[in-house]
Amino acid sequence: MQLNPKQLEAKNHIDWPLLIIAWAWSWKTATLTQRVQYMIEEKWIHPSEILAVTFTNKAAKEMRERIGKNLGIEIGNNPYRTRGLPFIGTFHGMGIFFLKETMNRFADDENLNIGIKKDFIIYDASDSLSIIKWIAKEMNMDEKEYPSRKIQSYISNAKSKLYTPASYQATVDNHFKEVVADIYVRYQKKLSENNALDFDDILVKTLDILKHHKVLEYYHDKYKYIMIDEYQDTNKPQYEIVKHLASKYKNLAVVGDDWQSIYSWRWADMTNIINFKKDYPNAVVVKLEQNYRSTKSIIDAANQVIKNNVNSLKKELWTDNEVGEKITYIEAPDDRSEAKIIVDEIKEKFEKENSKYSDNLILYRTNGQSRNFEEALMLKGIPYRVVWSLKFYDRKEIKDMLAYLKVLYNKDDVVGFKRIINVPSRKIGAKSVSVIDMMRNDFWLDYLQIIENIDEVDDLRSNAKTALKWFLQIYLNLQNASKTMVVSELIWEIVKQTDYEQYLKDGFTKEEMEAKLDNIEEFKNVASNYNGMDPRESLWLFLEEIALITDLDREEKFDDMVTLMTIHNSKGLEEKRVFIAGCEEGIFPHMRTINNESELEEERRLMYVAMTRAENELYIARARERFYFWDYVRNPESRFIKEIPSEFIQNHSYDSLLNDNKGKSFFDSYSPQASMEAWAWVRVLKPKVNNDVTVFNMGDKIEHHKFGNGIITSLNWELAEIAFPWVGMKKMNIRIAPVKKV
DNA sequence: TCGCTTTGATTGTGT
DNA sequence: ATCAAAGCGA
Repeated sequence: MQLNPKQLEAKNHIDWPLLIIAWAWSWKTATLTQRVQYMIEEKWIHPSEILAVTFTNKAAKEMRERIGKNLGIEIGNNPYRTRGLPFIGTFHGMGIFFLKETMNRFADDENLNIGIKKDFIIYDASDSLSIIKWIAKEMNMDEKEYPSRKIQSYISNAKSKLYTPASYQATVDNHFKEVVADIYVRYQKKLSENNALDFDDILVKTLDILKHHKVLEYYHDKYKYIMIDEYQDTNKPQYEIVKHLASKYKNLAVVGDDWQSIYSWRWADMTNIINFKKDYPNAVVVKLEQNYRSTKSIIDAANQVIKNNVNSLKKELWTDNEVGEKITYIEAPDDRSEAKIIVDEIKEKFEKENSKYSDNLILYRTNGQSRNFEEALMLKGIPYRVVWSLKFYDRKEIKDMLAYLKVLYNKDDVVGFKRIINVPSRKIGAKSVSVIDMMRNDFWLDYLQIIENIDEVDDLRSNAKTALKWFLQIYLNLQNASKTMVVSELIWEIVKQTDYEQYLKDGFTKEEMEAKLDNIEEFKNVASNYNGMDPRESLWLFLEEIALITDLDREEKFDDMVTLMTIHNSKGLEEKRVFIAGCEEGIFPHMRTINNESELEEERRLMYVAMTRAENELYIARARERFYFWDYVRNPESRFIKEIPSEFIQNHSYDSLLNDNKGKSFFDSYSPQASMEAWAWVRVLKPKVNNDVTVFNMGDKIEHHKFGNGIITSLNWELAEIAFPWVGMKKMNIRIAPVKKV
């Protein structure tokens, strides 16, 4: 495509710090891609001298493919080592690559103590949580008083602010932080004993190696041209990494838009982009402020919403495009009809306007909202795909396989050992594990060494020892296999050696078992990307992919399908028709943000991102009532809807459905109880049971699922007073209460 | 001491 | 609904 003057300026500006403010749909990606191509083809810069960092793997992959296509290069299965292509990856992918490379290249330099061995593995959030729970147990801590998740988040925050365990001490100003500081020390010790890095460590350690003069010098000369995308979402370690890498040549181009900063909860700091001019006073600033994608209505409405944010630079996205349709507002009676209305609309457009299914993007705030849509789409036989972030790798069978792979790659991975030592069950219980743990602490041996010498241990009975030897044999067999088999074959070998199929058969229903086997099969398919490599390298690359890439890159069955994802996932995407579902207080903005002004502003930026994903047609939907948290809630309309001036909005004509709900219903008569604290929305109980009231009489014995047995002491049609021996008198509506006669 | 049953928490976004 | 931790029996 032809670039406009601003885009040309961004493209042709190479040898100088450059800040590109690229607003939604300003053809940012095209500009960046052409910029790289221009550097290579016209400026004769060698591709290997260019380093491009993106925020997600999806974006990295897309850019690799686009640039590869433009340059006529086939992309191999190791994305970082494609000849003739720049390094294009995420900060985390780059960090791991640098760390491994540095450990090889500077192996002899004893000044360089990274505190980790070459075969390190990456711990995901749940692994790191396991470690914190492990520590908490050792310290006899009360989970209620010191929730491990909260501790995890504090530690992660500390790392993102570049506090070491030692320097964190100085920031302690309350008891909880004092405890965190203590755990932080132990946590880092365990990580290094397990030869593992968590996500934050990847960045922190990368920065650490760049502080070594020799290493920095090496990377300075290796990557002379640096490009950082989504710069508004960088955190402190990332910011420092960039600063170090660019400090010599300063051929640094950063791209971003503070309005699209939606990751502050991961400690992204958008002042990094706002202060770029201060960091690099001679930087050139290019603003790509023309939107080429959306209609005027959509742009103007999005501008109106984002204007409600106080903490933002005043600016306005504009477009030359036509005014277009108004935004359609769907007010559904409940969450299932919200999905049904949207799916009906998709179907209707498909049939009447010859629109493709793939023109539709359904966005929501939380992953849990996808279910209704999936059901409605399935019911209509419409092909769809859900872009999930975690779901697949969170499954038990996948985690089990992954744990086996991790301990095979890294025998120091105690978290992995603990997970698999008794899966499938080998009658190795908590006692055996704790004995091994003790031995490990006392004698500085690893798990395998202890099990190998288990006969020397007096504290265990002989059947426990037999079980451990059995496990050892399986491990050794697999370890042998891992020397010759690539990772996909190794997965099958694990299933075989552990008799995992039998384990699934015994412990689960037939359907569950088959689903789990299917998942393992799919897992193996992903692994088969690394067939034909050196076995150990294939194992590592697969582990790295699993650790960093969240969504499964699976073969799609259909070409034409509807896409569903969270708004966070949609950044950088576009579609002709976009539906933003669940626009209710408590959902979007999310309940956890409502009492915090800056978090609320981030939610609003999220709304801005969601709205600007749409090209021609934008739908905003809410449900009056929703099944959420395993209960029914009624949330008020999202404030973001109110912030869109009414001239931009047309109502969707589903009045008949709405009228159904307007008659006097249970909900209108029930007095809703406003909840306390942050639960600032209205919550109403909906009958899950519907008892026949006439069967109950005064004096009847009843059973309540929570309160146990009781006696009805008064009864006025539906309203009963019931005496429970343990909890006393309760008033309840006997029609909807979970009670039955006994 | 292990394994099954009950209880209690869990879901906000994701590298 | 689902899963991990705690509770309890063989």
